[in-house]
Amino acid sequence: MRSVQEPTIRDVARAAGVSYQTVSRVINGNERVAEATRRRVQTAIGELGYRPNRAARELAGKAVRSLTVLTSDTSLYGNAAALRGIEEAARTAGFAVSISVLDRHAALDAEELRARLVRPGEPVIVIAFDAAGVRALELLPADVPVTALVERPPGDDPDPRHVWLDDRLAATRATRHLLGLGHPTVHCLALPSSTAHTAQRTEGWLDALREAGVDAPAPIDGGWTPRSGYLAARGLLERHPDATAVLCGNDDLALGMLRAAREAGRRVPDELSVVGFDDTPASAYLAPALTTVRLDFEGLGRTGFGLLHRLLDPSAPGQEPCAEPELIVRESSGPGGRGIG
Amino acid sequence: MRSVQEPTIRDVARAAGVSYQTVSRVINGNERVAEATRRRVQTAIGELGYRPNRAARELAGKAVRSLTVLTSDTSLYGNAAALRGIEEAARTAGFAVSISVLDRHAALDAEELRARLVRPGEPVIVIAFDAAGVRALELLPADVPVTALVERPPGDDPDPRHVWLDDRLAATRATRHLLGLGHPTVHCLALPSSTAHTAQRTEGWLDALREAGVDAPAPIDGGWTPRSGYLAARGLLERHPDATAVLCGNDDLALGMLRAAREAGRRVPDELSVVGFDDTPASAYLAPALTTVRLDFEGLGRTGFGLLHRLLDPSAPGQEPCAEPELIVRESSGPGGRGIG
DNA sequence: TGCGCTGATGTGACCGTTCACACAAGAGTC
DNA sequence: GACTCTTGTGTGAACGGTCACATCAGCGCA
Repeated sequence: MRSVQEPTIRDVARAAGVSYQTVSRVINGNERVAEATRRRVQTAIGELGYRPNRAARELAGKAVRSLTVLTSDTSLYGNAAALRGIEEAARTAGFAVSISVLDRHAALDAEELRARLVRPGEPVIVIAFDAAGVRALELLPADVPVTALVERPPGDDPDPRHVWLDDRLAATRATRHLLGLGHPTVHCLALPSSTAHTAQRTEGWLDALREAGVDAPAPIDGGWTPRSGYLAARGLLERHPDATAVLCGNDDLALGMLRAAREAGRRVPDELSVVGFDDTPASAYLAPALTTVRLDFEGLGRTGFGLLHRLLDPSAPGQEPCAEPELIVRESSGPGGRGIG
Repeated sequence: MRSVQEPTIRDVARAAGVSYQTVSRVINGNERVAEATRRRVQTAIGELGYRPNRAARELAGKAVRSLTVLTSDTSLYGNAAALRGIEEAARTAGFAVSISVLDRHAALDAEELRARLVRPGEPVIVIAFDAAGVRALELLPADVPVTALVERPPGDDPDPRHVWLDDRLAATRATRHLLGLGHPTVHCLALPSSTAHTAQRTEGWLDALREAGVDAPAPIDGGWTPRSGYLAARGLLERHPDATAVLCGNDDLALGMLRAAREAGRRVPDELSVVGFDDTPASAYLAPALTTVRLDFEGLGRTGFGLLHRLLDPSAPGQEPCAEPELIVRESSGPGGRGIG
């Protein structure tokens, strides 16, 4: 089919005057090859431009270095950044990365997953920040090597194949920041939870309110996009005209919140403080620039890959840990309520 | 290696009481199989949960349905949307999608590309909106089946393996819109060009100015991000304090422009009109909401895949065409100069 | 009745690699 | 000098499919 035939291990062997098995040994870094022979083979490889055939290698039972990422939407900032981290770490380790996108709306079933989304024997990393990812994770057969990027799992004995950022702590810090500015309470515009439990960011918000002995208003359900944030924010402002501070599930929701506030004539941060999550590249340039919590999604992606790598090969090197959540105070949060005002 | 052995074609054959070749025929939809036999085989396949082994299939010379997407940064809106379009179309057609990310800063060489980024025989789609993508496209060996998502190529005889959106026309329309509002001229905050030529969006802007008989100010070079847009915009406003309208290479640059304008005390749109490109999900919620040109990146991705598919298999179905660029007028553009003011 | 034709099915070789094993040559030991 | 032991290298058989070809039954037709 290809006009120029790729050279095979036997072509190399012939060129180097050795057997094909010796070439295989050189390729795989086997010790038991004389230095002179090894050099001869490597020269032949270089001259012929030989590349090992993945399919043949895989068929012959060699663990093949590839993985599939399962994710719902590559254009969300967190997902895209995590994907970048995975891809980078994987490529460094010589893994090829495939990607399968989960439809957030269609109900996924195990058959579909097995038949079309993951290949037999292929290891998988699931970006499971949302319900679609979590569902895929549940449906994955037990014998598939898998790690997952998740919200912090509830319970004391979390799955060792999961990695997460400390969203709960991040939310607590952001909420403390707002309470510290003098706001009597903080409202919450929440992301959809990925599980049946309350989302971690919402839990962290509750933690801080409880800690301060403040009654928690009911959190408002948002989606993932600026549009859904905007719609939810309008509802929030209508029901709580007295709100002075809102913690939003991500920067996109916060953007929608900012707009809704503007339309309602609520000046940010003078009358209303808004805080987001993720520190997207846009957030520093919004009007007003968004106070947010920077989360190391790229690092999380690298960590997720590292965990999978060690699952497949226990001698694989460890990964640097992710950065801690970091509150970035900008213009959208300011003194409120019983504060300096 | 896997704890549970996957069933093979021979297991299915045994279960159905036929030869392995008959099973192969059923899998590949060969006509010459008796209806009763076919059904028996399909039942066996279902019961055993048989899936064809990709590696074996590929090794035996069957064209294997997979492709690699080469792109520089999955978190840019255009790239992410195009990737989504490719993935969707590819999955519908039964193709697996791999992804290799090009480092925008490191100089790519042909060896690296061949050795690590694309697999032997694997077809490729390059998202070549930027220089890194275009360079990868140039370095790709001639025998690799490839299509590319590019800026409109200059010249009368464009490469038939390329697809593009009409960025030039889009820019012309956006510029006409601004001129029509009465602005004496329109400045341009340009994306980095992907080639040695002037970027298509810049050309389209020049077209409209020429058409209106207006002198074109020198375009200002921006990058791809809000930050780079902000920095370039500060320079622009300093050098041209009289500017009343700016066309920005994408919505992210426009966001940076909006911020720079605010800091310089230039009210948008009263004193300065700003127009972007792409219609990102955020653009409708910015302050002010951004006038922009909606571009069908997802459709372009689908088209790029369709072209590749037909390259591999001329009988593959055609694709629906992409949507035309559409100007979305929002709040950031308004009357200027000799207009109603 | 014997012929060729056609549709349905089976057999053998091969794709490019790895693995398990066999084997040859030289070094060290007694 | 016969013995193990080590080191380097070669041979045969998988791996799970596809392809080309062989076979075989049933049919129409002269």
